[in-house]
Amino acid sequence: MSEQPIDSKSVTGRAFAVLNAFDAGHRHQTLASLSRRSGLPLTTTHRLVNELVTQGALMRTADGSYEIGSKIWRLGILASLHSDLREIALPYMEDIYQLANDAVQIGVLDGIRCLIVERIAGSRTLEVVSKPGARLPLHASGVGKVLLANGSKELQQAALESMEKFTGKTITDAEVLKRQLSAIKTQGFAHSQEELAVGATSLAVPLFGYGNKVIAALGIVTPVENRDIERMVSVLKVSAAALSRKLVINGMGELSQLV
Amino acid sequence: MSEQPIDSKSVTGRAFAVLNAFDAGHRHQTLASLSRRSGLPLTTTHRLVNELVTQGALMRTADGSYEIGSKIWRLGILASLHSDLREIALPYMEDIYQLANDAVQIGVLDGIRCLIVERIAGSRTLEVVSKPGARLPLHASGVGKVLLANGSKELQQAALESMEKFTGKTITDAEVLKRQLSAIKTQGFAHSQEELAVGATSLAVPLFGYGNKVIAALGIVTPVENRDIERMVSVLKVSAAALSRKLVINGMGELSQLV
DNA sequence: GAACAGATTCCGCTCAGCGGAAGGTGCGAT
DNA sequence: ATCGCACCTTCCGCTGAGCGGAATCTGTTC
Repeated sequence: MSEQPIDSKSVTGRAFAVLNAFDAGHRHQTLASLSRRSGLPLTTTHRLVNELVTQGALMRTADGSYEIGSKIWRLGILASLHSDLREIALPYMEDIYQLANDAVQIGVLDGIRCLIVERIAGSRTLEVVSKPGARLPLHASGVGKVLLANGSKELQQAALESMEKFTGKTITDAEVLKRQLSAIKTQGFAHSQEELAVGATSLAVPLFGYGNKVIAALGIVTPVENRDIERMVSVLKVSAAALSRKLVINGMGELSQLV
Repeated sequence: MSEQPIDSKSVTGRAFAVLNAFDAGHRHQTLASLSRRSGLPLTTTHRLVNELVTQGALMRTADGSYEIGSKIWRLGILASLHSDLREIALPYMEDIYQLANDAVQIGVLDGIRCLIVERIAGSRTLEVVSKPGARLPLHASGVGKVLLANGSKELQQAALESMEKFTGKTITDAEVLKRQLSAIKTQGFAHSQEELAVGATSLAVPLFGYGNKVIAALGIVTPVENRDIERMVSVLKVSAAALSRKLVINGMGELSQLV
């Protein structure tokens, strides 16, 4: 509930304004709701929605509301984010999961958020947050901090200006975070303790592409009671090294610029 | 490589004509290639592609070519096809996988194809075909036959008219297939033996929604050397019954009409 | 350095898209 | 039944966004 580009100058812009009205909390919407959330006049929304339905981009459900259609889904899984990264990374993530039995996740930079690209979780691993597609704040998650620490000056600037508070432990002091970030960069891993959600702490390390550029972050999320952090960091680092090599070999050295 | 609606009358139609130029075999494309495959003039394609890039629907890679962007991916995973079905079905699929150690898949009807919605596969389970998003022919796959056998007269008509031959064992005689279909409907499971790919045989059973309407198919793909078919059919049927119940409870009784 | 294929910029014409107005539908309160 | 409200749908005349041919630029191949 924050960014709304309001680009709606071109038709495609408007069409995507409608599509953007969908998010994890609004997967089913009425025409009127789409109109409101996209900021477009009702009539315009109506026309666009109909067109999107005939394209298969949207689907009308039995109760008359709309949801994302299979066409979009099918196109989406063609994104290398999904098919390539998933294909390559899943085995490594499985290995970590076997050892840690905690949720394992991979995130990439997406604007000033960390986009969760893939996740493994057991039946027991709570976590409503951070499903694939979730966009975590950079300053309050393990994976986010890794990306932030290795990000550009501008990115850090932008991120430091908007540090939302999620729990009592969320860091909102820019100076404190800055110090953490440089530590993360030198030590090679990030640690977040109940900064995003109470009861969840996370560890994360960077994944490297061509020229040792950080292209993604690999992390685990565990219940607070943190066990052997040292050991898990080692496991993550070893996996990350192997995975990074594999990613470069498979020509995925460039994932970063999703801006 | 067959259907291309060629609707390009409206702007959205044209925009999707561009997007539709992407498929599993064409995940990276140049501007010219997109123009050719979409049937749109180069200049038009150029303008549309640029707009799609600013929307995040497409992404320009380092080498200048285009691929599906993260926006589309993020929207796609909001489709209930993915998030709901996956969430509910995966545990059941895992159970089957534990028992059979073969690839497990779920497919729904999509036009005259069977759209693979979710799949579990071990590291050893070959299978390049039938990743999520793949669209299998109805007459030559286990899941496809289940959907076809329980489909409408019109669907069967359409499917029987276009029976492509994939292997020496692919059924191309409409009468033979018709007889199989009625057997599948009464026995409650379908069997496909190397009809789509040599070395792969599959078993599949229907998943039921509201009013015992067939909304999807659950199946396994195993190496030819088929073991205890009877036993696996039982396992599939039991899982399918439990899963069907769960799907109805969670309000997913209506997945079918993707036309 | 000629020939080619792809990418990009320019620009005047025109029709697709726009959205206000009006009418239809279904529900809950009075 | 009657009203009010919120949602959905159809109609239609105005206009500027979209169109695409032509020209130009870039990089690669022979």
